[in-house]
Amino acid sequence: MSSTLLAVTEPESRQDRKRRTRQALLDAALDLLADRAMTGLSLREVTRAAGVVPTAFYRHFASMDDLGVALVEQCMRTLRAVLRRARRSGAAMITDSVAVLAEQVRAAPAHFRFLVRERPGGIPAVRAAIATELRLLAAELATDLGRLPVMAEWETDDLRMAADLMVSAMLATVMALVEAEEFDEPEVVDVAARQLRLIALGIERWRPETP
Amino acid sequence: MSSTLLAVTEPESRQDRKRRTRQALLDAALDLLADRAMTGLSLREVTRAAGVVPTAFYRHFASMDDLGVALVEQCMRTLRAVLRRARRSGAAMITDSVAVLAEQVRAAPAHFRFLVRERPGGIPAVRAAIATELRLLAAELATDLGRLPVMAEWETDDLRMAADLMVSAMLATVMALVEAEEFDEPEVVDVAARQLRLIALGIERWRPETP
DNA sequence: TGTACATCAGTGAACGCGCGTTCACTGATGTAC
DNA sequence: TGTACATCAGTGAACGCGCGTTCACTGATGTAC
Repeated sequence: MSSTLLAVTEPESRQDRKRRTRQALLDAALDLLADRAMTGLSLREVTRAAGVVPTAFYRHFASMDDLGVALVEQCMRTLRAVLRRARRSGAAMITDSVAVLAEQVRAAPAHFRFLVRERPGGIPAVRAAIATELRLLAAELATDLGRLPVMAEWETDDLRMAADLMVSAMLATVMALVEAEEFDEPEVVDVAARQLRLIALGIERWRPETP
Repeated sequence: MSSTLLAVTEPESRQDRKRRTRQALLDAALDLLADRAMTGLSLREVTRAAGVVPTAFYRHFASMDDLGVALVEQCMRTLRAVLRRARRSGAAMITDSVAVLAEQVRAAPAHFRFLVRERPGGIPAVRAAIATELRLLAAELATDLGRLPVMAEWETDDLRMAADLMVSAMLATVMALVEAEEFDEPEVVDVAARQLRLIALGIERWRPETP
């Protein structure tokens, strides 16, 4: 509601409009990627779905690859939110962490599907962007793990190794969740939680190898 | 060498020729997939690379999707060879298992790249075929694990869970190996071996949860 | 506040290209007698 | 063994289509005075 009596719509600046169109292109692309990989997506399809003319695309992105990299940033923000939320709810609670993950995947499946599908996908720039982001995520997780009492004495190297394993397991779970029918989601969540528990048991017993 | 004195080349049956062309199409496709995903591969490119006219394609496959499914079978044969070889060299030796994996990936990188790239990829039929094959592979591995003394008393369900985790870790390793430059392959192998060791420690400690 | 000019997000026509698929065909291989 | 016919892997021309990208443009928004 505006503070004036007259229902005057706020004038939208040119910059605002441009931002909206850009987002419409990103949203349209993500929508179309529900059943396709980026390689099979055409510039014209995206602009058609976004409601602009093909040439307008170039006002926002240099190429489809460029749009792909922008999508990586957007989707990684969603994935990082999982870690942040899980951390806040207490990282020790494995069941809760997996529940948070499942909940976020359910809330924005397109974001997660994009990441797992394009991670090994056919577009080098997108693949590289996702790899970089996941490396950062794993490094962050390694730092978190190092703060746990049980891992306080671990070598940086081993923290990283454990974090990588957990990220691999998480991504496999995301893939399963994204493909899963609604009714077998609980099974996927249960398996993922037991896998994390198995890893946690391994961590408790871990002693660095003597060289 | 022929047993006759004259160097008569064996006449090739029509069936043999057909089989050769079919294999040429599969090989050409796999070659082109070095830097592309299946979605971005055209029928005409494949026939061009295989040295036949586009329409000849239809003598062998109903569609590119169909060729994709055939590639899954071929590449999975290579992956199953890893398990068979690792089993033969003694499954308990984690370091050996990872070495076998790395060796096979080095020997036929295109096969492994295809599997990890198309597993979450954009072609439903191919995705489904890979999912089915990997499910079989994990089931087989679960059976193997159940024969180990340390896991003899495990529930089927937990065996499956552990096998799934190991397959996830293996596929993540394959992805890393396929992307890795030659000089950092040892690092990837080392990390993978430590991850398996971590999982093995977890297995030793595992007790089924009380419901 | 009013005017003149600059900017620039989005338009619409046009281009050349590679695509998947159709069709009627060729000619070597295979089979029946 | 020889002949007549059937099969069928691979050919080559043709089609209509959607593609990415170019270009000159329009007209609303923004800026300078």
